[in-house]
Amino acid sequence: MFFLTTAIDYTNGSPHFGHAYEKVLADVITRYRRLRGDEAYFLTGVDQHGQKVQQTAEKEGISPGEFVKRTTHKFSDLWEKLDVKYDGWAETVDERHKSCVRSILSKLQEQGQLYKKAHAGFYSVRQEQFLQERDRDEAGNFGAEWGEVVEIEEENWYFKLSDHTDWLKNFLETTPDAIIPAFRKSELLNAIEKNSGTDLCISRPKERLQWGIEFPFDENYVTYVWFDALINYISFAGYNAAPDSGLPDFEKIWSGRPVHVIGKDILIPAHGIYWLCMLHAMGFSDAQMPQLLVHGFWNGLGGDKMSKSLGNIVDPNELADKFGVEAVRYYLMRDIITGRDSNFDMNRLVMLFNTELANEFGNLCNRALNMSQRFTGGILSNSGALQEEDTAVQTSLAECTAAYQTAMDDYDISKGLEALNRHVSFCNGYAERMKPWELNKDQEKKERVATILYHFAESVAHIAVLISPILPDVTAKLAAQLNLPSLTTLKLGDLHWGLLPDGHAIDKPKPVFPRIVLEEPTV
RNA sequence: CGCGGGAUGGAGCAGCCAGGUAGCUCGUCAGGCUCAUAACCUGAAGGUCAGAGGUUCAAAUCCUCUUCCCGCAACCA
Repeated sequence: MFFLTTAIDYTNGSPHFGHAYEKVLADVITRYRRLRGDEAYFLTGVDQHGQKVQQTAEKEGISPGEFVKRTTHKFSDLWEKLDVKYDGWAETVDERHKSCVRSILSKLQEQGQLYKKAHAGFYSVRQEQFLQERDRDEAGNFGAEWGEVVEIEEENWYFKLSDHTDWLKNFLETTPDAIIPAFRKSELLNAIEKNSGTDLCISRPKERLQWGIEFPFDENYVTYVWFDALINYISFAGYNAAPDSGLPDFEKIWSGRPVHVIGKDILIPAHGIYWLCMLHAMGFSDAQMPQLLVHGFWNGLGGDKMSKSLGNIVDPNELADKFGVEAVRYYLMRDIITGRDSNFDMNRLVMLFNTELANEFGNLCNRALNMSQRFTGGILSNSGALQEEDTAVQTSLAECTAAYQTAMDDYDISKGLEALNRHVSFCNGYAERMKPWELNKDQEKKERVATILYHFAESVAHIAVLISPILPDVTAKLAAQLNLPSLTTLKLGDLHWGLLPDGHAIDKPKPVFPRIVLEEPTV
């Protein structure tokens, strides 16, 4: 079973462009694995506890539970709009999750992995957090932004992280694909070096934070983010779950190495150090350790970080309304290399949709189906003799399909799409060379025309299937136009030359990708 | 010496790990075509691959040094 999760989003605000990217990426990968014929389970969700939620709810004069319910909807609504189809939905307020967290805490406590310790330091009352040395200004003081700063001593629960860092180092060094892309690993190993010897504070006293999961063996504390949010990856996979919980069978879901799709900001230390060590402490073997697929960020036009203060935030909701889900999904997958950063550019979104989808692929579909309608009455025939040019089309398709698979297996969606585009271009060139519209004027050459048209239709059918992880709706539309509904359920292994039977009747074409026309500014 | 990423024709990028005539998309220019969503096809111009040194028969690619840009505090993937 292929098990994929994403980071769960913090329900303090609205989803932004980066949230959308991560979920669409995860959705595309899952759909691709299913296309490959693998059984797959896709888990995503929201992180609902914590101080910020508690504060914002207070400010709005409602209970945290109420507040979280409202913001959670903003996320789930967006996923529905963007056609992100998940199998499991994680909400950290879920009782099943809480009891899983408590069972893990109890077990680790019994094993001596947790201990209570007092920590003395400078505490900002306004920000409700302990301050670090780096928070001091040049003069060595804590600035006015922290408000009243007091030196206090506080007891908290700690996890013996330091017991596991040697194992972690060794695990990372000996497991080549533990972190994707590879360059992130050296960064992580450096961080481990720096962090070694320190343990992890995992609690907050209730006087400061109520909105969390209470410790099973100490009612004065709730868990802090690590032993809450991170646990979702296993709690909603059915770890330690009651038989009637409605959660999946953990043994089945976590049978191999799951993939966690996360952003580069939460690799260090949360996932790369804390989470892997937590799993190790719980007794997970090296072979069960998740693979971390670390994606980059979308920056603004000039490469500046997207931020509220710069005002270059992009709302995925508005974008989908304006350009359509297809254009947004395509852009998100096409204009970034998985693992790297990219700059969001609305003109490129429009350009990529218009050129690659509308002009090249969409137009190929249209001209191909239209010629079939006009020249052969919509009836396909693949019984004619093949010429060198025809077999070249089949070879191109085979090569592009193979390249697509390799790229998609490596999570390189952009490269996979490029491979599909290559075949589309080849077909458009084939059309110019063969000129079926010329041949059709000659009654003697009817069979030749039919053979050429078959190569178009068959190519369209294959690409319709291959593009389904990225644009599932397009596959359905093209399957309908090709009058072959079974296309939507084909697996990669089912693909062979001859999906469309001899004598098959196809439907009339209808543009699948209407060009996006931006209103020109009047000069 | 804090850590990491990046610098490739006008723009955005690939190629670098496993050295061997510099590639893609957009844009520009010139042709062609009319089946098609004014879409498609062909050709051309444009880069001494940030700089310097080294290894090699051969370096965008490996090694060393230098310069510049971006992250590593907050909203936040």
